Amino acid sequence: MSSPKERIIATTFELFARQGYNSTGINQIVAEANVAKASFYQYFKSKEDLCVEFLNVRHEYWFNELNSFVSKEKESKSKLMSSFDFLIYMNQKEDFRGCSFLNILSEISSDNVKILNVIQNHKKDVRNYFSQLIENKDLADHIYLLFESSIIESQLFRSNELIETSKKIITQLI
Amino acid sequence: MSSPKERIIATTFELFARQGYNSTGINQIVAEANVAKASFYQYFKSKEDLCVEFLNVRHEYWFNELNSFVSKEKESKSKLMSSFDFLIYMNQKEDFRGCSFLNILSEISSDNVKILNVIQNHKKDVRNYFSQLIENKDLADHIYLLFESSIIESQLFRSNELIETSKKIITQLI
Amino acid sequence: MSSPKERIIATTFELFARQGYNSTGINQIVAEANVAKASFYQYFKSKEDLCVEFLNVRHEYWFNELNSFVSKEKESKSKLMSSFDFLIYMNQKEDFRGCSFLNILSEISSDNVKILNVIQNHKKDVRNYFSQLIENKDLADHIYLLFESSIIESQLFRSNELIETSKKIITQLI
Amino acid sequence: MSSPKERIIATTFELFARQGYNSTGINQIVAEANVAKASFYQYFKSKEDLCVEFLNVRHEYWFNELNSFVSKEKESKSKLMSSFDFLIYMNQKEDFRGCSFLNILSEISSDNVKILNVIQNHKKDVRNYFSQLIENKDLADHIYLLFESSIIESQLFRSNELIETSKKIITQLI
DNA sequence: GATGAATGAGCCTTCATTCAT
DNA sequence: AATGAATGAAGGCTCATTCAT
Repeated sequence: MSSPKERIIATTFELFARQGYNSTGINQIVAEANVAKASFYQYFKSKEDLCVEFLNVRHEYWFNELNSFVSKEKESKSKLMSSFDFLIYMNQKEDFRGCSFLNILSEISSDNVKILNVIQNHKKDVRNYFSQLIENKDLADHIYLLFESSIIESQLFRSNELIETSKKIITQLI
Repeated sequence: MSSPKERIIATTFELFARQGYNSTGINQIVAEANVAKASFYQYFKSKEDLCVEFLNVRHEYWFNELNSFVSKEKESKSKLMSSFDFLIYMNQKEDFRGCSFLNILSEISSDNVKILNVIQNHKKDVRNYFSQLIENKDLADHIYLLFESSIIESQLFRSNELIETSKKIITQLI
Repeated sequence: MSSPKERIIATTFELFARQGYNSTGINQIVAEANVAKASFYQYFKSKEDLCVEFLNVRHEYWFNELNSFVSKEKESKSKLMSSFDFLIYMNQKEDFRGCSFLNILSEISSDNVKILNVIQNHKKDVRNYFSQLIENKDLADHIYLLFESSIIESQLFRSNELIETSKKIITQLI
Repeated sequence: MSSPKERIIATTFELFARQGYNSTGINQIVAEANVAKASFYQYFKSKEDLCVEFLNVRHEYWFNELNSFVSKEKESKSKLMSSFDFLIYMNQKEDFRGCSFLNILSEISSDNVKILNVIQNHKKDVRNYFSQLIENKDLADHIYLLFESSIIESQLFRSNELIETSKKIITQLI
């Protein structure tokens, strides 16, 4: 069996993404990870710390999935469109739970700089991702903005409709 | 002095918007509203019910503020641009706390239909708002999507930068 | 429609018998009786007072039902046996909820003389009931004791088995 | 000093027997047991669970006391009579609080199978107890029924009169 | 390195009752 | 005669965290 820390992270990865940050208690995590309460606090100073770790793991996971998904395409423009299909793919896979980063953003207090930074860095990377696909910086930001709203609107309406709308818009833009 | 119910709603209006749903306890609400706990439950069946009431009040407040803000403009296109300036105005007024509806969306479980419906209806109205300003339906949705990401990105980065970006984009679109 | 007091009593009659004393709140009573809270306290000084009223009403109801049930029989011995069939009849009618008096006895604190007296008087009347059917005082008490245990044992096991056992015993006694 | 769990059980043992189930709050238990609220819930999933534990402890205690009490007698018939004296002994010791199992039976809702089972099993054991003392099964049940009513009637009237009556009856039966 | 035991503060909700009109 | 509004106290339960070993 894996180490306690690994089991904590694996369990947290699943629970935070599915239930959210505040709705997931340390009790549930240590119970499902089969780890002693005190062991948890040996690896994570606080729940906040665990959250940072979660976001880091999620960051890596998310970009891996994204890159893997769009790697089927060769051209930049195809990769771009495929990025929006990736959202549809994720919505199906995770039942329209939206973006873990934005969800946690809504759950923390605005002076929680530690977590805020991690979320900001993730989104900066997303923005960069589009900048690398598209030469025109303004266009890249434009698409980034459509990407972001695609995520939250599909979460809100539990539907991919506005992702498709975004795809249509982008087809005309590029 | 005002009635207990009014005080509860006023206090909730402030606290839910500032601290979020889960981070605001009934205890804090009744304490700051100077109301007995049991009085609270005479007016609201549950915290969930209070949330619905809050969202309704917030809905009305938000659209009133928006309409009042853009009423300075006469032309549709000016009203449109002014809507984005409204976001800047609100960010300053509320310290970049973002959209109460989207924030609460992130806090509830996805099977909470009661609250989900209220949030969806609010956003449908926002979408409608742009549909009434712009004849071209596709363009209206396009702008709605930019509006939504403008809200969350400015919340995330505590900056109006991407609102300005959106404004620039829209200037070119219309 | 009937008067508030009547509605309170009717509702209480149903709820106390079905749910028990402690599990039935004043709130539920006034809600189901469609009576204002303050109206309730105009007729009943306290929940305890209502309990006394309930027990009195129940007393009358129970003896009426019993006498009506056994009135089919003419002979004393037949009435006696029929009294135990009455328990079977009531168990079916009220789903083995047992004796309201003994149930409430278990719910009150032992220094609650007011309610205790009402319960004692009811049971004295039951004991008298058998004394009037049977000349032999000792035998009457004997049967009273079997009657009492018949009630609680059938409540406990949700079965009439021990009532039938009692009947068999009594057949041999008389 | 003893462990929290032991203190909880000891306190509960006293309070449930004395005040009853519904009238004893978790708050009072943890206060008198000098235990943190959360500690309580580490050992007992719910108040219902504590009730089951209480009934189990009480079951063991009660039979131990009974067997110890009647062990002074050698003959079955003497043990039988002594069992009724045990009730008198307990009434004095516990101030006519009656049977914890029957008292709790009156406090729970009839669909509470978990607790109901424990109560039923206790009483089955009591019934068995008499079956082992008396060969004649019907007579054993007869005495069991007198035993049960002896308990509740002495609780109700705060008097051992009907226990003595039962003893007299039994003397004639055996 | 790993743990089980213990905690104080707080969660949402309901209780029986009294007030002013 | 009847009411709607308001309440303090308590209900059962869960939170993230720390302690001693």
